[in-house]
Amino acid sequence: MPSQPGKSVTIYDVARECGVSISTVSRALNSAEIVKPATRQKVLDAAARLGYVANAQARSLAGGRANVVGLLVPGLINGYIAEIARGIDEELARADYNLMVYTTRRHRSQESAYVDSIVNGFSAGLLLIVPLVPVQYLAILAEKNFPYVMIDQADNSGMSTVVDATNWQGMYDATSYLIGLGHTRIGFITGLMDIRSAVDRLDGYKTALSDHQIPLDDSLIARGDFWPEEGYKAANVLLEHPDRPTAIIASNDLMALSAMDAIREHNLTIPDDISILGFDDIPQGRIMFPRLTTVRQPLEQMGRIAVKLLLERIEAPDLPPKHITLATELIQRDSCQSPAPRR
Amino acid sequence: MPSQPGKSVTIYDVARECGVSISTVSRALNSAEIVKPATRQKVLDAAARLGYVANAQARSLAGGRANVVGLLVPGLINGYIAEIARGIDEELARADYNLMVYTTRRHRSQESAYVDSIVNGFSAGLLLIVPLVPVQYLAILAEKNFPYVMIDQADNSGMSTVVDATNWQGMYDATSYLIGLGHTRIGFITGLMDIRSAVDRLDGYKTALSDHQIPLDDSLIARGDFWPEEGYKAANVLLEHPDRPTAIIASNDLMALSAMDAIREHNLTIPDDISILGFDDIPQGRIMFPRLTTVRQPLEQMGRIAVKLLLERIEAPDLPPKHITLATELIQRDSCQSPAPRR
DNA sequence: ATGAAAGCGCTAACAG
DNA sequence: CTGTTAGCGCTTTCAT
Repeated sequence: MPSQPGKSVTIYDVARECGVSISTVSRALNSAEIVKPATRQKVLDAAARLGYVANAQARSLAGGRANVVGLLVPGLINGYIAEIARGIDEELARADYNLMVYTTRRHRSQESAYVDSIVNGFSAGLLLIVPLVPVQYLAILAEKNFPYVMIDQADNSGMSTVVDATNWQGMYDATSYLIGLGHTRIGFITGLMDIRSAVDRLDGYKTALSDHQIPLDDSLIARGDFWPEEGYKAANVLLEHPDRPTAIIASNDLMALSAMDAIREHNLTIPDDISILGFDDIPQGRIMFPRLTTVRQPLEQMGRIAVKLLLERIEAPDLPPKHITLATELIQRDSCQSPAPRR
Repeated sequence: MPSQPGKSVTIYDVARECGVSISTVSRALNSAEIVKPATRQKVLDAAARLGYVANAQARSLAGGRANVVGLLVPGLINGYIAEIARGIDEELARADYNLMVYTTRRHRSQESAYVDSIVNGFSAGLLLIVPLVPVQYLAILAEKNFPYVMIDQADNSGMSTVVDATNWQGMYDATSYLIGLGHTRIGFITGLMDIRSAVDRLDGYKTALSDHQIPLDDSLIARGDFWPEEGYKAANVLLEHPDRPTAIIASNDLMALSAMDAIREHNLTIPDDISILGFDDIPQGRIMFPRLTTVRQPLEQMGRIAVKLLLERIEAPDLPPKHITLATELIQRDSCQSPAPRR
């Protein structure tokens, strides 16, 4: 039996087992090179024999690597975040880090205390996929010079390291594609307009329209907030428009999916009666019927890169902020086609 | 400014600020009652003023509450787990615990070392939603008398605390429902048969058939493993059966969803040509078209209860194992109807 | 009711 | 290269 119930094996046990001091054990385990190969091997063997596993708390208390990064998200609920999280998890595994998940729904009242406790807690760094990052969050992070990376959201201050995608270009391409298909009345469901990416996407849409000499019709723009409920409502507004659009673009897949519901409830067929196009490329979009045409954000890769950047910053907290933007890609599936000839 | 960059406020600072010893601060913060109300208030005020937030590592190193529980999952990918995780998160927030997520895809080779490190790490307890829990996992957990709760999976040893749902009954009800609709040739896609719930569900199906005097046709039972790919393949086998079933039950929603794909690719319409029924009630099922009829497991509630049980066990590790089973419920939506009269 | 002091398990100077 | 000695920030006896 490697260990007794309760008590666990410490470096003291290992040290005793192979007749060296605890510092040698520590060194053999961490700063591999500084120790004589033979000694090192002896230690490693003893550790294995005893079933030693380092106590992460003690290690990080004593100033060593913390080996944990935090992930702050609004919730575990949606495919979009899960996709990013997958990339994060994989990259973290590679570096042998663990993941602490923090959700923003908690501690509504005292959010800054929450961030404070994150910073003071286990994590060596923080990844944020929070649509709306309260300024105070960033203030605390900055004040403590705590390493963090924001995913899929720009911070206007320019003080943050962020990983995002070409929101403007993606929506420009999507809109152009629909126009190429022959659509001229294209409805648009916005994201939460306090968020940079939502603004950029709307902008891409508008520019594509104007580049193709299609006059902008404000009544074709319905406000959403990236969540299904609002997407559904916005779709209804568009569908009940006296001069209904022949295509609808949603600012993300989640809203596109619920818009599809609304469309069906209006007894319209996709894509025969109306085309629908999303943004993100979450897995659900692939299993819908018809399969959703969308603008792919390389979510998993974004997660990966965010981790790399964060790890980098954990090593060197004073690195200047970086901003990495990945390319989006239009994924043509089955939810868009040329509009039916007008009656 | 509550704190300088880097350095953070400790109990020493608080102690100095209000002229008491660190032990008093510690007591005021934790074992509230043992300290004079006036002193306590003084400490609390000073702490607030300084922006003190406890260092979780130090606290748990020194023997205090760890305030973190681990969640071991195969991945963050699917709606089923996300749903459970939501309940977990909410309940954890209530108790002011944090969540460390561990994925089993990591450390394939040395899994038991992985569990070892979990046990030795930050977590005070562990929640497992792992379809297949290697025996060694449980051995390690048991050996260290480490508190854990398994969700939606029975452990045959009877030594584990588990939260699950009425798998047998749920599938019995579902099958009976389909039979009531007039189906007699009902295909069944199994889960991974090493897993107890998969066996129970198949059993429920078989019993319902026999209770209704429908002879069991083994060729109508296709093996799946709870994952979309296998579900898809299994559905294809069923669909190419010389005497095709008029309804298909999948052992979970994920497979039901991919089976729907297969059905469409065979140019069959749901539910006119064939009915399809799932198990779990994940959110995707509600946004599919047609909406998936399924057996609802109260996933979120299962997560909630698991947390309660775990917290209970963290307080009292020697509590005898409990087994809580929640009721499933048939959710009738649009993917099932009476079979078309045979040609 | 409160203070002093001893660790929790580990890392990181500092000596040798 | 390796051992000795301080702590990291906190909880907890043990005194007072």
